[in-house]
Amino acid sequence: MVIGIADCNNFYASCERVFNPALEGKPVVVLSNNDGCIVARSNESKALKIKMGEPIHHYKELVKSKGVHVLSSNYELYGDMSARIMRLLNRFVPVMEVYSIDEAFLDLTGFDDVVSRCHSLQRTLKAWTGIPISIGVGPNKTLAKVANRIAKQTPSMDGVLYLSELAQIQAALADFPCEDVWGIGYQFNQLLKRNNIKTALELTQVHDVWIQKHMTIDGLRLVDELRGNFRRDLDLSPSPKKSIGSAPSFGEAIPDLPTIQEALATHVARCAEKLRRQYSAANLITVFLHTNRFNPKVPQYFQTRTVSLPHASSATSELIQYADSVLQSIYQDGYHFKKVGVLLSGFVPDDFHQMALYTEQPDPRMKQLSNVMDQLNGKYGRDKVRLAIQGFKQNWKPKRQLLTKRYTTRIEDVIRAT
DNA sequence: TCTGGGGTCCTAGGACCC
DNA sequence: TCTGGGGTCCTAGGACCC
Repeated sequence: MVIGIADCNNFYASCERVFNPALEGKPVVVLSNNDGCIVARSNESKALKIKMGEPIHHYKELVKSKGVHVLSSNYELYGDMSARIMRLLNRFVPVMEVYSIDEAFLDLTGFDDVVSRCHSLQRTLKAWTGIPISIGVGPNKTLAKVANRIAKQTPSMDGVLYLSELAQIQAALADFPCEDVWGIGYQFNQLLKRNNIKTALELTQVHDVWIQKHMTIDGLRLVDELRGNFRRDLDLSPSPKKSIGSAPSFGEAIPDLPTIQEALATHVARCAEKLRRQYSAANLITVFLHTNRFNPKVPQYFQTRTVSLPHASSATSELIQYADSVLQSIYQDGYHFKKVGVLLSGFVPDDFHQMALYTEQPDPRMKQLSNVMDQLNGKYGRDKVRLAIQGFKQNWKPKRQLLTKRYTTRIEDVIRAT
């Protein structure tokens, strides 16, 4: 496989520049919703050591002295721009996965002269949308991400790098810190540091068992991809969301219930709209209520409650009503709340719930299975069967599609071996 | 003083059902 | 009466991504 990742450079900042070319060449930062944190930076801002995610007030001096342009975010604009970019990419690369607002995985398998193809894609996008992109290419998603990062850091590459040969990959990984690997965040990096694993190359040499134990099955897949194996397919059709939530903070902490109720209703309405747009209805509703966790001086209160609805719903008024009753059940007097939020989940297709599909039916495989168990017990004796099962139970978890025959064979194998 | 918001997946244990 | 089996739902916590 040949997998690319196309990634827009400094996406929000670049979008702002498209609509205001005067910002070209100047340091730009874009802020989060209520203008709290920095969520995007132009290269010039990065050069000033302005960090991602930091509150803007940390940079008061710098903003003034260096003339940094500070902008509120405009997600509608970014969404539109993103859709244009994805459509355009798709014209040149038919098999792709839209991974985030500013990234897409591209299946470049079978393309010839991958590097120059990527360069021309880059030029086309820049010319037609004004947005600069970088493209990393490798045998799988993880290595494509690695390549992309290196391409961005190395000006001579002009934003494109294809890691193809094993030797080339290993050379790149030898200089690549673990913390920059896609899927390794702060906690895993600390863990690796404690075990003296610093580069991605070193990580590829760690035993699978250790990786899976400490970093779960996701970690194992990731490490396997660093080794050059293909473990994660492109996700070609965007699946409907599994949960939809909304929980912006209040500008100021709020003590009184009616104001909180009103805010919650607004959030629920927004979620319900999203829910209907994807033709889902929710079975579960979660409400949470927080005080300001950053202010240790005020008494803290943090409550979350999930309730299941009597029937799946996507109706705004109905959902608001349920959310409100949950809110009232967790609300407590005497606190100043900074955030109230809602999360809808447990989705079913919207018209599905109207059909009476929820008749309980016993699973026929149960009967089948107990017959098999009886037969085995009769044939080998209860103790042997039990021992055999214990032997492989830990390592082998049959999934949903239980195949009784396969299961029986496994048990018999183990008995024969012991 | 001020500190984002919206998502995903995995693990593990307990209650309960067939 | 106990054991063996698969399975769901729920909760809670922990990790990650952009």
